[in-house]
Formats: sequence, structure tokens, C-alpha cells
Amino acid sequence: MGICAMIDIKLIRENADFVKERLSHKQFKTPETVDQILQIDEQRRKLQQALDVVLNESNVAAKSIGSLMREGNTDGAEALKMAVAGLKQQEKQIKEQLAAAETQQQALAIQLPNLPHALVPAGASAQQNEEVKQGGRMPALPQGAAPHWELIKTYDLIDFETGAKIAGSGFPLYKGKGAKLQRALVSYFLDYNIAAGYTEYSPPYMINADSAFATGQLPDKEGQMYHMEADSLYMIPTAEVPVTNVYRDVMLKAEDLPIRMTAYSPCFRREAGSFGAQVRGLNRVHQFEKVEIIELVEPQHSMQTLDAMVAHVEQLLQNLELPYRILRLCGGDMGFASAITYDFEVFSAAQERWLEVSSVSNFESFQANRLKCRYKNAEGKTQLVHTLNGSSLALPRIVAALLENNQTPSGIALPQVLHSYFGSGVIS
RNA sequence: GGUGAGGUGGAUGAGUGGCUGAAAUCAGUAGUUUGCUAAACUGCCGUACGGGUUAAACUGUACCGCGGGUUCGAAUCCCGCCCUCACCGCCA
Repeated sequence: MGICAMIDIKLIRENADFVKERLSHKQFKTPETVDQILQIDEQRRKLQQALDVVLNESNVAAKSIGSLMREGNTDGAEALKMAVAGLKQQEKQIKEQLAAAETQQQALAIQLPNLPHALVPAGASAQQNEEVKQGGRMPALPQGAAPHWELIKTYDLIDFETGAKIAGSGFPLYKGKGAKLQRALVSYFLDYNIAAGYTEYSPPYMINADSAFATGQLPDKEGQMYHMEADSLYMIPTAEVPVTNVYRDVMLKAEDLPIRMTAYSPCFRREAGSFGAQVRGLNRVHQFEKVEIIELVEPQHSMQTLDAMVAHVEQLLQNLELPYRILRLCGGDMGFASAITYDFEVFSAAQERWLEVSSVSNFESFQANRLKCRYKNAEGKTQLVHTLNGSSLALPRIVAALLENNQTPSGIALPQVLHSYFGSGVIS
């Protein structure tokens, strides 16, 4: 078993200071981990070399014994067997040490998050995120406009109490026009993505540990996922996990790229410890609907692809006629596996709050390294692909904003693009 | 859940203890030939981690679903597990 760092071990060996500098941007608090990795790595390689020598001696001896046997020289073969007897013991001993070193190095290596891209602003928390753009028109709501949880009651769209009875708090029960609105949004989002060239997938909603590790949910976000202990499966926190894992352990050709996938799925998140005033209604739930886009591209194109994905999501928000802003996340607010992330927020006018509805990230080779998803580049060299993904879009907060921003005395006026999907232009 | 068959390189697929890192075919690739297209012929063509080199060459080790075991030596024998396929049972 090799060492599976998310960051290339060669980069750490050759440029430890650069790695530390970038990690500090991501608020990584223990730069000494890098030095520890280097130290263990050196040790590990020495052991590996020692083991190779011993194994080589065994292999050579075994071949000689084979020839002696074939010549009928049993005495010579027996003598050589005796002579070689000690090698086994040595082999066993070195193997144990090597395994220990590998385990140790692996344990350290998986603690390192992906390195942030040069564009990523410094900063420790959401306050330092950089607003790159605002768009859409702010609605002018009358005094006393209702927040979405009241509108949901008014139009009988979601029964939170019964959802709580069935499963627990944070598991909304959509009904009637609420359920239909969900379906309309999912269909519209998928069609919009398909029209842009993404291939639709409908993945498993549970994943095994290998898949969760490959995209970076394990070990970093173990506590965020629902775990089915009896079957060693996790409920997906996002379609990103099953869909990206389509290409785990796959060798691609350059002409296969880019690979562009979209998938609808429910998403399950424990959201442990995040109760409070800010989580009313649809602001934060344990189960929600989302449509995801995922791309696998050649490394030299990934930043351009990221921009294209951002533009794609932005257009979708414009089509929904929602006021939005785009944030470039600072190092401290970014995910573990991401090199650069743009968040999309819509303004939910009655709550007067910005709600995150999409997060578009370039993971560069971090996920691909864990996925072992590689391709042969133009020079015929094997190289890791770059992976990217984003939501287009997550439903509940879109629903919240649509309800709040479009409330009128005669009902909720839906944006034009949804009319055919919803079968009507208004929720009344 | 039961029974049976099977998991080998990018693909198909041979291989039941040493000369097999793995036949053959296809795909790929470099070249030769032919007036183009097509075809034919020849060479090359797995991955990972090391050593070595300016870079190569060269070289060590590991890998034939995964993990153990037997053996001087395992794709090949033994044990456990996973997965796939077929049939049966159960079931939306």
C-alpha cells in the first residue's frame, strides 16, 4: 500500500515551505505536521529499501533452488534452503516496522487539507469572504412581509410538525403545491443543466466508506453524515459523492475529457450542534433536495471550467429572478478538499438575510488523487485529472427566497421559467 | 437468504507450484509498403513506490478482486471476506 496523501508527497518533499505557507492560508494550525510527515517519509523509504534488498535475496535464492531442483541436484537445493532460512525472519521484522511507518505517515497525511489557490483571500472566517459580484433586483416588499415559514402555513406547502413526528425535526413533509414546487424546481434545474451539456445521472443515495474517503467527506466530516452501522453505509450528504466516485479507480483518455455530469438527489446532513434562531423553517434542514453539477477536466483547463460553472449557476439564478451575490471564500471558510470556492447566496427579503444556495469549487487534483482518477495527457504521460463541482441548485433556500420575495396579496408569483413546470404561474 | 459459476493488463481472454509481469487477439502507438480511402507487415505498448541519470538508458520491489496462510518459491494450493452473473426463495 502506498501513501495516499491528498497533497502530493513529492510536493511536500521538494517544497515544504511553500506547502506550509499555503496551509497557513487555510488556517491550518499545526505546520509541524508537515515536518513530521517528511521525517516519517524518510524513515519509511529507508525501510522500504532495506526490505527490497532482503526480498531480492529471497527471490534470487528461490530461483536458484528452482534450477537446482530441475537439474536434480536435491542436495544443493536443500543446502541453499538452509542458507536462506534467516531471510524470512528479517523480512518479517522489516515489514512490521514498515507497516507501522506507513500507518503513521498516512495518519498524518490525511490531516492536511488541500492547498488554497493563489486567488483565495486570506482570512479566518466568513467575515473575510470577498464579494465578487451582486446581481438581480431587490424586491420592494411592504411592511410586515411574511417570512417563508408563515407563507408555508398560509398556502399549506409544508407540514414541519408531521415531518418531525415521522422522522424528527429538520425533516420537512412537503405537500400539495409545496411538493409540486419541489418537483418543478428539480425538473427545471436538471433540464437547464442538460441543455448546457451535462449528462444526467441518478446515483445511489447511500455510499460506502471508500467513496466517502475519495471525495474528502471522510475522515474530515464523519460526524456530518448519517451512518448505517449495520451495513457500513453512509447516507449521501450531496450527490457529489456518488457521482464523482463514478470515476474512482478509472484511467481515462485525454479525449474522454471533459466529463460533465449532473444529478438530482436528496441530501442528508446531521447538522449536529447547529440549532438556534437562524435555522427556522427551511434555512437549515436534515434532508433536502439538490441538483449538482460535476466536471472532470484536464488540469490546465480547471480554472477556466470553474469560471464557466460560476457563470452557469449565475444564469440560473437570473432566470429565477432572484437577487444574488457571489462570494469568493477566504482560506479559513473553505472546505477541506477545495482549492478555491465560490459561494452563491440569494437574498431572502422578508428575513432580510442572505442564504447560501450554491457552492462551486475546484478541487484540482486533491479528490482525483484519492479517487485515483487519471488520464493519459497529450505527451502520453499519466496524470491526475482535476475535479470540480457545484450546486445548481439546492432547493430549500431557493424555495424560501422565492416565497418571501414574490409574495403578493393574491399569492406567490412564480418566475416565468417555472410556469410550465409548475403548471401555473402562481401559488394561491 | 440458498445453490452454482466466476473475478487476470485499456478491452476480450489463456494460464493449476519455478523458465509467467503474465500467451493470444483487439484497441493504442511508431514505422514500412500501397496512387488516396481501406488493407498488409514490423517494432513498441500496465500501474505504483524506490535507486540511478541534466534527462534518458538502466535497475530493485510490489501488484492477476481484497485480506491472511502453506512453501525456498503462489495468478496457480488452503482459509476468510467482498463483488459480479445464473437459478431458487422473498419482495416494491
